[in-house]
Amino acid sequence: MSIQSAILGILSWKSSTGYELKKIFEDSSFMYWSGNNNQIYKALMNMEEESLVTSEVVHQTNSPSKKIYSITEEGLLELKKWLMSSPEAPEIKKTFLVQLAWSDLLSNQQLSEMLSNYENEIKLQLMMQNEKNRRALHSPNRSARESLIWDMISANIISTYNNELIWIRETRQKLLENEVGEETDNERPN
Amino acid sequence: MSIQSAILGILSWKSSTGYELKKIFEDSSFMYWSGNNNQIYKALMNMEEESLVTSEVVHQTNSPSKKIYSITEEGLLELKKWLMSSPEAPEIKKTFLVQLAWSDLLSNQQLSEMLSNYENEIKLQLMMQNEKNRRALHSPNRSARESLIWDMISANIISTYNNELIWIRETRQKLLENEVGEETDNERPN
DNA sequence: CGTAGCATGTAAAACGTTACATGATTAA
DNA sequence: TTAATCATGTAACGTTTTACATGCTACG
Repeated sequence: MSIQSAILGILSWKSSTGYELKKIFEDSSFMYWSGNNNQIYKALMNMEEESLVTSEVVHQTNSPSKKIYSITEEGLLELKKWLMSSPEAPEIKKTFLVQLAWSDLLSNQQLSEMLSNYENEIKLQLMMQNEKNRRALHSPNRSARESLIWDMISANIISTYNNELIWIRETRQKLLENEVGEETDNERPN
Repeated sequence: MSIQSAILGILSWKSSTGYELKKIFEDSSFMYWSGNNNQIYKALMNMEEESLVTSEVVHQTNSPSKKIYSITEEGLLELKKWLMSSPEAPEIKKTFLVQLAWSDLLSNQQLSEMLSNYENEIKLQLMMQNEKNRRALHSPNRSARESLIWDMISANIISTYNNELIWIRETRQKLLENEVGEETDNERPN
């Protein structure tokens, strides 16, 4: 899936400039593109050539001119087509699991530190997500169904981090129990 | 983080050829690189130049010659350094959430279909993960601690998909309740 | 007087995937 | 005889990130 579908989605909701789209991508937790100029401006140009969007230049006195992009009938059709295409499984990259895989090379203390660092990182992410949700943009003319949908998207992200937090706590607990077992072994005479 | 650290990790465990590494990446659920030739062979060559690994060519009669790579002292040091670097938050891309975001454009029936398709996809992923875990490679000379670590890595992946499954069921339920509410509204005289 | 915001775009580098190329052996 | 496994490598292409380039306004 490309950034084009996401842009069509945003434009279906509200006509925007490239600059505005960029900020939306930066602020969104689930529209995962970094929102760099290169991707957005190029995508908009391509989509204009394909007649999925149209643009209108607006001259301003106190700021540089801007190009407001709007979705076309054709673009809306393309968006709906994509919405009904078969959903993909999430793509998840947890670098921490790769680190953990070889962490038997570390001492108990180093491992313990590593785990608590990850727990703190996840806690931080959770807080940031909660903050983002509170200040999230609310779409105009929202139906009850659309509100529900957006609430469930937020709930998904929060529950993902919560699940990770539960897991890391469990992992720390189990590794601690294991350590205690080892000490007992050492104290026991052979 | 690059594929190099993951390769160092595998080599710390067991000397391998590029071909073997490729298969390990393909089979692993948490070492998320696709395991294509280009990445692996190039990384190995770079790492040999940096003296992180050494290679030994072994000629075989019934198969083509192979290059067995081993980790060096320097490589092991580099690996340990990486293990103790601060852990990153997971990188999660859920295309489905982007689709869901604009799905108010769909009819109740289409939306419902979309949700159940996603539920099936996640169920499939869960089954595949369980299958992978059953046939997973078990490392030689494993300490109790290392076994525990690997068990927790598997548990992480399973719980991630399970969490997604719980969420999609909840979401379907809530959207269904919402539909019922709407029908009642329609039946009610204005 | 420097920094941040508004606003659009391009260039270069890094990273990733797919496909190409070769060639022997083995199992269906 | 066709496909799969073993085994290493390169070329072409596609995507993503980072940096460059411009220039005005507003705020501290």
